[in-house]
Amino acid sequence: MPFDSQQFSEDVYALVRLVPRGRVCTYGAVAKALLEPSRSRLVGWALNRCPDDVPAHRIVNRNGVLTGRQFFGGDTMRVLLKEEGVAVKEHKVVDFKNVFWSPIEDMSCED
DNA sequence: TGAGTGACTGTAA
DNA sequence: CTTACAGCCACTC
Repeated sequence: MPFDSQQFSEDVYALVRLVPRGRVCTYGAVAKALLEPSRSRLVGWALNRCPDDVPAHRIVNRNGVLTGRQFFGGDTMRVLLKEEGVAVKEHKVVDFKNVFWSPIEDMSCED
């Protein structure tokens, strides 16, 4: 079946909603969890148009940088993470490796 | 129709 | 962790 970017976006939203509070995830981890590791860019593209019920502020790039903060406006993204217990320095997650959450880990019993 | 753009990543050093 | 290079693909003009 052909690749459906619309469906891909829906899958991205569904998976991002699974990210636990106080944790963050990366575009690549999401893409990999959706079995599309090379389409990490589309994850960011999808989150740009995500509905309000998607915790997109929990998604950062591989360096732990809040690259999407400019789309939230002001320091909204940093504040949201802080409220969840994620320390952020300027525009980077503090001890990123420690707060990183892999969706694949949570899928161990899926399917 | 084609060049430019972007909330990116893996690998190597 | 950072920096540099190459690959990636939907969207815009």
